[in-house]
Amino acid sequence: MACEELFLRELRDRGFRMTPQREMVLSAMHQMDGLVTAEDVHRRVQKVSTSVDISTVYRTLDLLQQLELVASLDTGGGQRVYELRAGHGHHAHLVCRSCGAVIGVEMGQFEELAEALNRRFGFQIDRDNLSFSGQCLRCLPERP
Amino acid sequence: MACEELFLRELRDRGFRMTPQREMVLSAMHQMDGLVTAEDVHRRVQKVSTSVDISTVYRTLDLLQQLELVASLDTGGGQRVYELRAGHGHHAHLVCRSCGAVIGVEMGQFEELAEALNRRFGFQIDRDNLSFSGQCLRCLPERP
DNA sequence: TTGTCTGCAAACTATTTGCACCGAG
DNA sequence: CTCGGTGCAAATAGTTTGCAGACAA
Repeated sequence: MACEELFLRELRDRGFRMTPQREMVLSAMHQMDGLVTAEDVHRRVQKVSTSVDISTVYRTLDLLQQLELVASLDTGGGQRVYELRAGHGHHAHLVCRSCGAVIGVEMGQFEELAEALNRRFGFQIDRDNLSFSGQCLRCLPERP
Repeated sequence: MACEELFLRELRDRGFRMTPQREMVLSAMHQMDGLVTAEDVHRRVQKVSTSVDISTVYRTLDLLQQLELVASLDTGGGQRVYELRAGHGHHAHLVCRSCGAVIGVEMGQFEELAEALNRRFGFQIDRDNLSFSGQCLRCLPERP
């Protein structure tokens, strides 16, 4: 899997080491492929090795973020969610405040906005961490 | 002050009571007028009455949010910030992930985007809770 | 009087950290 | 062999909650 090789190379390049735990975390992310919490990852990893600690999962997810293999997102529910960045490019998230659903949206829609904010305020939006709170179709109050 | 009267009326209408603590919290918000943490409010309130507890401040800020007199925003630093909504209309926040600075931006810029997301995904952005993570001018790495 | 509100203290919860041992390179 | 990584346990920190007494209406 290209992603694992990339991981290994990036690790080596920066003087980090490859360990079974790190492989397991990356593998778990692949198996679940979507938005997951650290606890989700931990549970999945424990199916393979019960002794892996949640703190190791947190440390590894941090590492994967530094290597830009994983992005994370604060959904406001106090619990951060992580997402594999393999393949798919930048995209924003629409987070429903009622049901917690998350809709992924291609960044194209926001490029113009991002540039306008940059021009006017010198502010550079994080394209990897762009999210909007609101309500999805199902949770919107009925229109009379 | 119009805001206090509004507060009192809304409270009564919904069966809540006016208390010195609630007055003090609202007053503190006015005195500081900007983005403040629960602890900021607490400190300010304690200048008037040392015995007021931080849990009361949290409860009151929640209440003020329900009554739409106050909006809150998660800056990602683990600490929520609150803002008086008196007067100023909807606006978005640009949150610098490096220095924590917050820039307020009029919503006008986002109306088009908000409508596009609504049309395409049926998603209704929270106009009171719109924030973007990124980096401000001062924190951007120098361009070579 | 009545039932809401408060202060206090303790609980919560996601995440982080210190440390001694383990094991990848 | 070395020193980065790990599991364990404990600490953190912001926020929330249970409860008995205080007080607004």
